[in-house]
Amino acid sequence: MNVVVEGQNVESADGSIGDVLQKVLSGKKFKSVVACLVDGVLLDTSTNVPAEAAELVPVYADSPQGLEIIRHSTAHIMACAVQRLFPGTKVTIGPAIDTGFYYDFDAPRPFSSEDFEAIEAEMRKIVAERIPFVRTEMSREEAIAKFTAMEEPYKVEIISELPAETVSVYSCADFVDLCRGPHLPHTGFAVALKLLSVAGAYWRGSEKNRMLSRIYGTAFCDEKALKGYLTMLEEAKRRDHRKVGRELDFFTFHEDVAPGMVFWLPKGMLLRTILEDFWRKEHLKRGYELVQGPQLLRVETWQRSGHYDHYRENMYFSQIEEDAYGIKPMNCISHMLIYRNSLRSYRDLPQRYFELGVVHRHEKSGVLHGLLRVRQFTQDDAHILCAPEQLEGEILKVIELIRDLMHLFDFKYKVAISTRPEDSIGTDEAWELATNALVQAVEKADIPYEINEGDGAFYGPKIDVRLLDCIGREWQCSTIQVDFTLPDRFDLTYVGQDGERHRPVMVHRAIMGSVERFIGVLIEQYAGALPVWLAPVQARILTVTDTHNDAATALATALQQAGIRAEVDTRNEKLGFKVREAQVAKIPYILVIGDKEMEAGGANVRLRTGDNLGLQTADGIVAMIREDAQKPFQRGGMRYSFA
RNA sequence: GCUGGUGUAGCUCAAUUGGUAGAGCAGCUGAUUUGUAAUCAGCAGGUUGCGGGUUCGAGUCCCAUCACCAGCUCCA
Repeated sequence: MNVVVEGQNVESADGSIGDVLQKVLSGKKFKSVVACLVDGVLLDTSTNVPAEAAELVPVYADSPQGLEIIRHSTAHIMACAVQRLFPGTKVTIGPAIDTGFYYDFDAPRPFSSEDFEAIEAEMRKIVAERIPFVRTEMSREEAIAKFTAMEEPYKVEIISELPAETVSVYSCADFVDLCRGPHLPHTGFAVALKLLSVAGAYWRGSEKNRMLSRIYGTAFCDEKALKGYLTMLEEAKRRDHRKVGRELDFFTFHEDVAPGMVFWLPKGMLLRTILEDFWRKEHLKRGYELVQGPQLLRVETWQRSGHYDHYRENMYFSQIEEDAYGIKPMNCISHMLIYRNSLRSYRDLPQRYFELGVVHRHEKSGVLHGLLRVRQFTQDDAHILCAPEQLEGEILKVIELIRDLMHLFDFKYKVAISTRPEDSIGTDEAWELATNALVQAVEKADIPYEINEGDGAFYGPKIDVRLLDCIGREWQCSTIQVDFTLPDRFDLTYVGQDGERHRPVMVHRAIMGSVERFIGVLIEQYAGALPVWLAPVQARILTVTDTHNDAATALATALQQAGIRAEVDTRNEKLGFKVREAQVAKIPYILVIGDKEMEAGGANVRLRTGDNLGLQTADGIVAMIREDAQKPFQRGGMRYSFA
C-alpha cells in the first residue's frame, strides 16, 4: 500500500503514521510534527496507518491545529502535575481555548496563583521526562469501571452520558484521562508553557452545580511565541479603557457612591455628545423619529408587560406615597404607548421610534467591568412597529445600519441568532414566525451566523452582534429582536386596507447596544487615539513663549469658527513639556507657534504619531483637519458634517 | 451571586519577624521666557475602604462588611 505525503508516494504497510512520515520528512521537520491528518481525519502519529489511507498531511507545531494539540496536551500535563502534588484532586474537563487552555479541578482546597510555581515546576519535570501519550480504546462499560475504580466521579458522569459505545482514553505516565485526542507524541513537545490565572467555574457551566477550581494557562510551539503572547497581554493592559479613560479624563467612578454607574467628565461627555449627535442625525436620515419616555413607570405596567415576572431581579423599584414604580430597564413600553397615542393606519407603518434611552439594570455585583458592564447605561434603542409583511425588509435595513457602523470603525463582529429560552412568553407559532424572519433576513444579507439555542429574550428571538475588545473578549453590542407578544399585551393595532384591525409586529433593536459599552470598546480599539471626528480636542496650540499668546488665541478662534475643536496651551513651561503633554493626551494636531510662525502666519504642525509636517497656514490647517475628520466616512454610506 | 486575589495621598507604588506611614508624578508657591516627549527649588497632601476583635502596640494577624481586579453564571 502507498500513501501520498507532501507530494511523495510512500510505502505505508505495517507502520505507524510516525514511521511513514519519518521516511519522507527531514529530521528537523519531523521533530515538529505533533499529529497527522489522514484523509482529513486528525490522528496521533503513534496510530498505525489505516489500510485505506490515501494521503497523510502532517500537522506541525506552529500551525493553528498543531497549537491546539499542544495546548490540549499541556492541559493534560498540568492535570497530571496537579494530581501528583495535590492527591485527592478530582479531574473534570480541560480543553484548549483560543488563547491557551484550562483545566477544571475539584480540589480539597481551591488553587491560588501561589501554587503556580510548584505546579509549573512539576510540569517541566514531566516535559523533561518525554513521556509518551498512549491511546487506548475501550467499551463504555469498561471505561466507567476504570474511572469508578480511580474515584473520578466527574469522568464517570461524562462517560455515562456519551452516546458512543467505545471511548478513547489517554494515559501519560500515572495520569489517565478520557479524551478524544489526538495528543502530542510525548510530553517533550510542550516546550513553552505558562500558568496564567485561577478562577472559579461551575461544573458544566451551571450556577446550580458545584464550583470547581479552574487554572488557566497557555502554551506555544516555542519560547519566542510564548513571549510574544505575554508581551501582547501587557500591551492590552495599556489599552484598557479603564486606564485610558482615566488618563484622558473621560470618565470616573465613585464606587462608594454609585457602583456600576459612570460619572462623565467634560472631555468624555464631549466625546459622547459628538457620537450621539452624529447617531441621532444618522437615524433621522434613515426614517426614524426621535421620541422619549419617562424613567419611572407604575409597577402595574411592568406586570402587564411581563417584565415584573421575568426581569424583576434586575429592576430598581421606588415607592412614592401609595404607588410603586419601577425604573425602566428597557424602553419598549414607552414606545408602545407612543404608538398607541393615536389610531394607526396601514399607511402609517412602519413607525420607527428612536431614543437614546437611559436604563437601569441591577447587575450582579461580580459582573461590573468599567464602561463595558454597568448598572446604568444608555441604549441607542429603537422600536419599529410594522405590518408582518414589512418585517423582513425592516430587519434587512437594520442589518445595513449595523454593517455601516461597524465599517466606520473597522470593527470585526460575529453574528448569532438566538432562539426561544425556557423562561418565555408567547405562542409557538409566533416564535417560529419571528425566528424565521430573522434567519431569512440574515441569509438575504449574506452574513455568516451561528445559532444560539435557547438564548433569546423572554418575549422573542434575536440577532446578536458581538465586538471583540483588545484582548479578544467578546462584547455584545447590536441586537435585533422580533416581538409578537408585547404588541398583543398592549393591544396595539392598525387599520388595514380592509378596514379591519390588525396586530403590528414590533422589532426591538439597538446598534451600539449601549453608548457606554460602545465607547469603552472604541477607546480600546484606538488605544485612546480616537479618530479626528470624535476626538474631544482636535487641535492644541502651543506657544513657545508668552510673546506668542495673542497669535495662538487668534489661531484658536479661526479654527473654532471653522468648526474645529481647538484649545490653547499658554502655560509658562518649556515647549518640550507642552508637546509631551499634548502627545500623551492623544490630541491629533499639535500646533506650535513661535517667532518664525508668527512672522509667516500659521503654525508648525505636529501629529500625535510624532510626524512633523512643518509650517502650515491657518487655512491649510483647517483644510487638513476637515479632510482628516471626513476620511472614515468616505468608505460607508454615512457623512459627517461640521456644526 | 460564586471562586481566587486586592484595597495605603488625585495617580503609580514603598513600609524588615506586628514597633514613629514614605517616594515619584499630579497640585500649590516661587524662580525660570523656554523651539517639538518631563527646568529647578520649596510647600502642602493620609483616622491605611468602613466596622469590630487579638495585642503593651495593628497598614501588617483574625472576623465581618463594602468595593475593585481575574474568571464563572448572567448580560447591552
